[in-house]
Amino acid sequence: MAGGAVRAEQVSATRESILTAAERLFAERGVYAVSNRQVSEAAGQGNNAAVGYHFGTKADLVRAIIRKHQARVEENRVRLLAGIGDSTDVRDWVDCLVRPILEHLAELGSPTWFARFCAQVMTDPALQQIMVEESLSSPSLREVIEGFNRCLPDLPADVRAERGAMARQLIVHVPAEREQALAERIPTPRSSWRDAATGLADAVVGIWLAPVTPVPGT
Amino acid sequence: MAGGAVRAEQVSATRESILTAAERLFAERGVYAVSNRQVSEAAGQGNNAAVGYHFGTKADLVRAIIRKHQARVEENRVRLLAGIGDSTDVRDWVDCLVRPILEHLAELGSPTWFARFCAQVMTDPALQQIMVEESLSSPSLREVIEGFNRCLPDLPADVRAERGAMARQLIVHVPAEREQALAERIPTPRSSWRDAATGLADAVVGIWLAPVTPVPGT
DNA sequence: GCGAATGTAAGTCAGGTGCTTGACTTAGCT
DNA sequence: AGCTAAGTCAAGCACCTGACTTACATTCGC
Repeated sequence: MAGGAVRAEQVSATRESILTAAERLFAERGVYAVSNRQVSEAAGQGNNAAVGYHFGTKADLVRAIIRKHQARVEENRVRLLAGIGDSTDVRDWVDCLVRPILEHLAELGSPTWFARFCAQVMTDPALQQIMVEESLSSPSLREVIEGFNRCLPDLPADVRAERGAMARQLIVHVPAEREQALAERIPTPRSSWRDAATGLADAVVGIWLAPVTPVPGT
Repeated sequence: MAGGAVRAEQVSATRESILTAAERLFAERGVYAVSNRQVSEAAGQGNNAAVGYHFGTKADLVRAIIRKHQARVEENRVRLLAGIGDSTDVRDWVDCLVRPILEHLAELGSPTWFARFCAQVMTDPALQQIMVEESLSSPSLREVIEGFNRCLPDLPADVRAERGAMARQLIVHVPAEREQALAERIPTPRSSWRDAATGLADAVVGIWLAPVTPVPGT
């Protein structure tokens, strides 16, 4: 089984260097403020068409970056999910939502760029769709969503959807803000990703359990 | 006092049409995905340099769009602020944070683009600073922040900062998501901006009042 | 009224973009 | 050993961008 090992190794390394460079540049300067050329150069590829060759369009590159991280996040989530069984404590399910991601950021070492990258992709009208597709492809994530539904049977479906969206917004943008603060050497409220996860989970639980103010006509 | 009235009128109309076109295009396609040329053309200005002539760089244009709306939001907030006096109910202060903005979106009629525009500006590493500057220039906003501090004296300063940031994220991105859903004719959890404000305020209050999980070493 | 001033229109320009093309290099097969 | 296939590289393409220049139309101070 020595078929093409060296070659495949090189290709893989080139792809990896492009992904890493792109993730960094996108996070720091904005996805659309960085050209494929700049990505290729930053990745040490003299070829200005390296991105196009290996990935295609910028959207495809973005998708590849997401997938690269998703596997690790998925692992973390599956592990956590196994530990809580069929708990009916909202906190357990929130942890399954929050911790896998922040754990992953912690594992990446320092500095990281993935959180800022995700925040931008989620906010861009053209790229958002990609992120949503890739996220919903995770079976464990669907499982967590069902867990919430079981935990909060009394919450009206509309409010459940509304608060789910809010939780998602926080989970995307709060880590991004912390990551940016770390990059700029600005003090952060929490000293580690682990503690930040605790603070974020506190807030998300607060959202889910907040009283629902009735509105006229419902 | 008829000095330059007609001329000034024209200039004002041109500026306004550029601002409106830019806000719309930026919201729909992304700030950096739209060139100044496209903005000029969409504004009905044959001159491809109209944006540069009237505003300067793209960052200056973004700032002008923000300022155009800020005055109305400020009015709403001042009015609301006058009604609550020195209340110690967190809900009152959250309303002062949330309602002025969503009221403004309601006043704009339908469709709107401002919420999506703001979400993008806040997420872009280069433009974020502009938004922060313009926002903090509002005296009433500072007043609201002080109100929170008075309401929640027992909350550790770190947690207060953390949750303030979270509230900000929600206030920016939740309206943007609703606006997008409206634009795409997707059903929304709430039938009006007013009700959406209630739902958002519920969640933000939930964040502020959530129990703080102690972490080791603090 | 009339010239100066000013906003608009239109065209030009250098630089940068994504994409394509073709030559070069190298691994792996026969 | 030589051939094939695939990754890399360099150059060129048409297009678009922001910035600049020039010509035109309208308004306002005199």
